[in-house]
Order: sequence, then structure tokens, then C-alpha cells
Amino acid sequence: MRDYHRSVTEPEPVHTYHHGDLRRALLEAAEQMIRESGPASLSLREIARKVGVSHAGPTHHFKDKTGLLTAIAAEGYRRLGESLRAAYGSTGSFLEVGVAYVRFALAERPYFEVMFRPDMYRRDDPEVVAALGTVDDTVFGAIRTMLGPGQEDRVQTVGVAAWSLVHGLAMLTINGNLPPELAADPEGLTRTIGAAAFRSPDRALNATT
Amino acid sequence: MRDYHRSVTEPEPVHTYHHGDLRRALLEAAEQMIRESGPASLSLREIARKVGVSHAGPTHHFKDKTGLLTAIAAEGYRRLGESLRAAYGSTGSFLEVGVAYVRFALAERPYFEVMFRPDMYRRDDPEVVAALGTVDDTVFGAIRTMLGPGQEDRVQTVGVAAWSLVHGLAMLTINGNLPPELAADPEGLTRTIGAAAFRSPDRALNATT
DNA sequence: TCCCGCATCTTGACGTTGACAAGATGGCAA
DNA sequence: TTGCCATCTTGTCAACGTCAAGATGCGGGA
Repeated sequence: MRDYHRSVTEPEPVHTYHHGDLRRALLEAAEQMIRESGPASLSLREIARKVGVSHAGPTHHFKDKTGLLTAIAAEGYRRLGESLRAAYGSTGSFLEVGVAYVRFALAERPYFEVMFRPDMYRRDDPEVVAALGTVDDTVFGAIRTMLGPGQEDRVQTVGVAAWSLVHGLAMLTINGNLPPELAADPEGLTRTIGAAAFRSPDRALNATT
Repeated sequence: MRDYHRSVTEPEPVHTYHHGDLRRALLEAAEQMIRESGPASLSLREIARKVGVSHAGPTHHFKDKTGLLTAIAAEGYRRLGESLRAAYGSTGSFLEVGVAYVRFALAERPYFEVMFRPDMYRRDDPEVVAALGTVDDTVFGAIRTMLGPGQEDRVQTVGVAAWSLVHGLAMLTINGNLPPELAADPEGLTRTIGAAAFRSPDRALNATT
């Protein structure tokens, strides 16, 4: 009852309080429970039970249930930002940023699901806002580079188009709306569709008509 | 306490039971409440209160809270099917089907939000399955016509691409993820992006380079 | 016209939940 | 050693979803 789910690879818990790094343990338990049964049925008390702490234990770290979900959303946006940055950094391909987006949605599904349920957390939370800003910067930076100079007026539109495409694909895959043979290889599907919707990888959208 | 929110244009309530057409009244109240504060915070007892019925009133019509949401999802898919069919029928344009999809998502937002939260209702419900099948038939029928003969192997991919695009756009708009100047005219945005991603309205996706 | 069956709704109760207040615990700085 | 305060516990409350059992009253058969 003193050392919870501390990951072995975790270096330092910053502080070992009365019962270990409770905040992290709660977040990990929440992530696992969301992965198993979705964010809708999440219960604070069940999280506390699973971690071995009293039912009001979480209150001090996240004041609300909303507070816990806000922390999860913020962490999700941070991880998404890292994933996209890593994908762009290692490939230089804008298409691969989209693939990384879909990959993140499926691999880190608990975070992704919470992130896009804005009625479940506080979107104006500073950490959320900051992490979201970082994601935007990464994506639009990549788009600017891809389009080249003198295309500033198209950056926003292209960005929204690309975001819509991969976000929709991720959502439909997660929600089980796609035929199984396509849902089996989401990354391949993303490349196929992305390359088809864009003239070629890392080139601009087609001109209208 | 005997005649609830019966719409004046409604022809016949099929049966005027003890307290009117309760089932319809409950669904309408639920829709309104979801529109005001999202589906996450929906409360069966509050719906019952609003309609003026006891807290267990809904039980007989929808056995569960899940049952009520299932009914909403089914109705949503039916309305979506009608909207898409009407759009295609009146314009013959596949792009306009996409525009209708986004328009539906925003105008009938309560339905749309429930429909794509599969952990909140029973997706294997017969009514849901039937209504969903109708939507699929409409969309893929339109795609087949658009692509012309001999393109059967591309129908699925093109369908998923188009669906992803408009679904993502609808979701991002609803969730407030788009910059305000773009979110102000969702239908125009859909036409711009749709026409850009596709070679031209009602033509195939670009071939991959 | 009466009456009875059954769909419809109510009443009451139970276990669970999120939230709050107040108290216990124990590490750490002085 | 002492006292502070972050941390966690205990106790309580209203609200919720669900179930069981009872009341209500419409409509068909006599």
C-alpha cells in the first residue's frame, strides 16, 4: 500500500509522498480504464479503488472529475505534438505527419477520445491551450514549408483540409464505421487516401476545377 | 398534465395514452437538452421532470438510458439518410451530398453527436443497423454513379476518403477546433475543400502520382 | 352499459456516483 | 524536537440509473 504502479523506467517521481506518486498512478489507471471501456463510463471512485486509495483521494490532485479529464487531454495534446514532430522530423514528409496522426489516434486512443470530447474537460485550461498551440505550430509550419513562399493565403485551407481528412479517418476507424478490410490497415489507408486527395505527397492540394 | 409537446403539424399520435405521446415527448426533450449541454451530462430523471412525468416514466418506453440514446441514434441515421438523399436528388452533385452531411451535423447536432459516440448506445440495434444501411446505400450509390462503370474497386476507397473529409470537417467544426473565420461558413468551407481534394465536383479522386 | 385486461405511468427503494467538509497522517524545514 | 502543511481518509449528502410492485384508466368483449 505504499508503492503503486510506478513504471520501472520512470526516473524520479519528483516527490515520494505519503503513498507514492499518486497523481501519476491515477492518470495511468484512468488511461487503462478508458482504453477498456471508453471515457463515458469512467468513475473516479473506481479509479481510486484500483489504485488502492480512498474514494476522495483524487480530489486533492484533480479537484474534479473534469479536472482529471483535463489533465488527460493536456497530456494527450503534448504526446500528439511529440508524435507529429517526430514524424515530420524523421521523414520530412507532410503525408507522414498525417499518418502519424492516425497512428496516434489508434495507439493512444484513450487520450485521443478525451481530447475531442470538449464537453468532458476544460478546454480553456492553460496546459491544454499551450499543448494545443504547439500542435498547431508544428502542423502549420510543415504546411508552410510544403507549400513554399507566396502561398500564405492557402495555408489555412490546406491545413483544415488535411486535418479534416486524417481526423475523420481516425474517428471513423475508432468508431468502427469502416468496412473491416479497410480498417485492418489504417496507416496504409491513410497513405492511399492522403496521396489521392493531394496531388502527390508533399505537394499542394489541387486547384479547384 | 395530459397533453405534452405535441407538434401542431403532427397528424396523429397513433395512440393518445394516459398522458399523451410520451415517447415522442421524451425524445424531443432529450434532443433539446443535448443541444444545450451535450450528450455527456444527459440525465433521464431530468428529462422526465421536464416532460412532467415521474422519474421512472421513461423506463417503459426505453428500458435503459442506453435505450433512449439508441432511439436517438436510429432517428439520427434516418434523418441523415433523408438529408443526403434529398441533396443528391435535387442537385445530382456528389459534392453537395458532402455539403449536406456537414449541414446535417451542425443543424441536427444532438443527433450527430450521439450517432458517433458508439459507447453510448447499442449499435447492433435493428433500427440503427437498418438506418445505417440506408445511408451507406445512398452514399455508395452516388459514388458508383459518379465514378462510372469499371471502377468498382475504387468505390470503397473513394467513399472512405469523402466520408473522412466531411466527417472530420464536421467534427472539428462542432468541437470548436477551427479558426473562427473558417468556422463561420462551414458549407462554403466544405465546397472549397471538397472541390480542392477532388479533381472537380463529381469527378474522381486524383490518381496517385 | 358494464367490466376486465393490459399498456401505461407512479411510488418506493437500493446501490453507486461526484462533491464537499472535517479530521488524521506523516515528511520536512526550522 | 516541533510545528506546519501537503497529502490522504472518513463521513455525509444529493442526484442518478435501475428495478420491483402498485395504481390508473383506455378500449374491447360481454
